[in-house]
Amino acid sequence: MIDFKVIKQSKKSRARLGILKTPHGEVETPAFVPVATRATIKTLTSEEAAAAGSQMLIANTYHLHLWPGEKLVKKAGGIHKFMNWPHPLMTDSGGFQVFSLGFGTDHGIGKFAKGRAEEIGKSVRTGDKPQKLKITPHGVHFRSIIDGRELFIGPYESIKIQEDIGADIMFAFDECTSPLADYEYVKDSLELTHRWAKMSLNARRSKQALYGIVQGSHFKDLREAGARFTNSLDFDGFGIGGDFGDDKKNMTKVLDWTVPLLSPRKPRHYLGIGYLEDMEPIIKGGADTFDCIVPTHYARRGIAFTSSGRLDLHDKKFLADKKPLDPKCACLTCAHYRRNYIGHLFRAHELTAFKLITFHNLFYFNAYVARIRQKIKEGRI
RNA sequence: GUGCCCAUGGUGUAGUGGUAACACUAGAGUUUGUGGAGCUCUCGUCACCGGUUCGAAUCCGGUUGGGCACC
Repeated sequence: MIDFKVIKQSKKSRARLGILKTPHGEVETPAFVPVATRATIKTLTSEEAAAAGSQMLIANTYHLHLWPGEKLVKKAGGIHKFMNWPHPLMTDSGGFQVFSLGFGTDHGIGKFAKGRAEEIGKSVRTGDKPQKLKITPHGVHFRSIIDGRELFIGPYESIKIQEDIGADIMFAFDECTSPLADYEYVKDSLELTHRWAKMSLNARRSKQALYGIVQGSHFKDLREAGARFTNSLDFDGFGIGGDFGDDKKNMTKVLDWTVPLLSPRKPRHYLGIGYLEDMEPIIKGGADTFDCIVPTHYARRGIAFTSSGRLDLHDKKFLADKKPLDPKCACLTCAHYRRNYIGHLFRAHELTAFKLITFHNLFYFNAYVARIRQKIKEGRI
């Protein structure tokens, strides 16, 4: 189980400092949670992920179920031993894959739409079905992204898989909606997510913590209904998930609508959010932890985040640049390597480039949140 | 020297009379709980000169540059 203590509540916003105790150590919140989908921060060892300042990681139920399979992880002694990460861990439930492998793939879209459904000419309405998976009241029939075989994951299956994986914190199985979904679809989906929330709680047999997920897209009354319902159940914390329609402002609005309706004693995790510029707003909105693929994913695309903005290592100009990625950064990459070398490695598709940039980005993101914690401590936000 | 063959974007190829295609690379975007992926865009006076034709990368002649064979 987990224990969450708020050690300082800001008077200027909903930001707060906390300590999240888990069987594998404590997390100082607010905290960034790097994404370790298949039980690894891609390109880094677990020791390196920790050296980059990571306190807690999030792995993925759907992906570990496919490969290598939860039974293998269980036999290995659980995910902590399996990946040699003796620190706190979460597992996402697979609910996001209901969207990303469903309407997300069909429409080539993520959690943010670039326009209204009518403008884009694509929409998700009641009765619409995604092409590659089937959603039923009991769960979702997926296809494996590895070999195409069919598999079924519902709340019961998700919790059983997550129990075998053995992270400290699990998430309830939910449906993450599309930003192109209309009110009626989201309303129906919310009922499904709530049904699955209860089933997830009933399925749990272990002592692992379980977070319920608040959905409702960009519709205020549905978000409020989602928050009230999720808060009424015996979850150990909350995930706030879903899409934000076509307006990025909804990212903070969703927190404004939901956080006041959630128990202040329980931790709140904002799912899948975390550009640097998003961090302070969502922390002010009341997020205690949040995960995002950005620092690791972008590193593999050659993007380094620095105090002077994003660097694109594709750019030839860096081949003649002897500065570190960020002269103000205290990470090992910046202490020992320069842009010219990293640029060369990246352009030559050398694996070491991914590692150096990933380490830097992770360190930078973690340090960025640490500074926000300091601001809260000093009463500045 | 003679004969034959070849000459299309950065690279490799397609296209044998009717608005130059494909792959990779490169450059510009996009990327928020999967993806070293994907998607969008950009990069060619078809070696040069002339001719035939309503119209030529495509046919003809020449030039230049390659390759092969023979003396």
